[in-house]
Amino acid sequence: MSHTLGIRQAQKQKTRQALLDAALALLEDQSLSSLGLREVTRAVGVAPTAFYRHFRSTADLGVALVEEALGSLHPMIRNIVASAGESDRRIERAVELIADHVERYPAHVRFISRERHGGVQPVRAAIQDQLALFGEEVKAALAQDPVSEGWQDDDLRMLAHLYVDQMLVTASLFLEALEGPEDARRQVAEDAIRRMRLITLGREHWLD
Amino acid sequence: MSHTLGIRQAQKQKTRQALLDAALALLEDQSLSSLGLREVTRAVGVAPTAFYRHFRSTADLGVALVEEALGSLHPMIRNIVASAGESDRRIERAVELIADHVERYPAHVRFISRERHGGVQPVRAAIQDQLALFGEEVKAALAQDPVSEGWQDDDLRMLAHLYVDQMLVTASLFLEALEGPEDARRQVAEDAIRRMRLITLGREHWLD
DNA sequence: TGTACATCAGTGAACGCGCGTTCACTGATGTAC
DNA sequence: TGTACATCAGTGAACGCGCGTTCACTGATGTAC
Repeated sequence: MSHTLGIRQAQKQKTRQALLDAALALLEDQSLSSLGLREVTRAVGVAPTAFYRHFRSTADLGVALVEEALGSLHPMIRNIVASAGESDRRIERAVELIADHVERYPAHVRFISRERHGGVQPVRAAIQDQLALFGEEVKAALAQDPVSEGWQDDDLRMLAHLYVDQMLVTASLFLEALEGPEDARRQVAEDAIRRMRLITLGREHWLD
Repeated sequence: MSHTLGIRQAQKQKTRQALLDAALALLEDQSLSSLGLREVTRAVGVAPTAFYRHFRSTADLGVALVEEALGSLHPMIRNIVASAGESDRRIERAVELIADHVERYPAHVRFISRERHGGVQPVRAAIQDQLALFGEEVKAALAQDPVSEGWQDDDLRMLAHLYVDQMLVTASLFLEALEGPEDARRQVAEDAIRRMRLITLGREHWLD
């Protein structure tokens, strides 16, 4: 008795995903705020009215994209946070993971970076909510670390947010360097590592 | 023989400024990517065609807004960079200056934060260019500081960019807290100070 | 397994509307003498 | 100072076009018996 969803529902899911994919592609060189419903359906090859079977509006579709994009980010954050080893090596590993993620999901990274401060309120709110969750998660992980012994809650929260922020900044810089020469990406990686090292140093001397 | 610009040119400047102001106001809840030319002229009370006497397109107007917005930021950066005194006091002063700037020019801050990664390429490029200049300036100032003795050029550049970035992040957080209670703004200020302290600590131990 | 009915994802025509852009214009301002 | 002509910021009508949304529909899929 396998639960294979039914032909109708499966097809519906497929169309919905096609709409999301098309929208994400169209958002490479515009903001969600100017994305048209007809534009999206045209790209997929369905009637404009089909859009309403899946989303109330492009803003609604945007919120769905937030879940998709930040959903793919979640496992990566867990990976980084859980990774063990000596400090410098951990930093290098984290930056590599970010670079890989940007290379695999450039459109997701662009979408989040663009709409984080974009013109569509519900989407902005959805992103902030997800990032706040990430922050909590990172903070909980930091609290486990012996380095954090004696830290105040506020200070841990600040550090966690700083890490999440750096991750997004770094991803955004990798994205800009994606089209350019390999050298540009190497520069971004080196700079990201430098930033992380400085933050780590500050962390180690916080309680001096 | 005072040079009073002539009635015609003065009036033209006035209309141009009115267009810029109206656009900035309209961009409170949308992205430049979806801003319409007719929308702007309607807000000012001139014919749609008058727009073309001043700008080729809304993207062109956007580039002009970048100059205006980051022009107002420039003196503030100089102030922060030039400010003297003991480290903790300097940080507090810098955060205050940022808070004041956001309170005085909220629309400018929103515009830059939104369009920095927004969907209009020429505007994005103009912002990156200006921020790169800010980075250079901060880097030059840092190089003067005795704390920077023995620092490599790459490391100075990294730190300068980190400072510029933190300034924008902090401004953006103040902006979000603008509508809320005073307590929210105080929290943002405290958090910003914490971040700056951590970065300063990292800076002091960079060469250990 | 077969039949009769219900559901519902996607269709296609139609709507009113605001968009960006063109064009020839007007009339106040500027300039030359 | 006055006159005759040039400039040019802003106008207003007109255009073709694509937009979001409504509506009644179709026909494949699902369900009950």
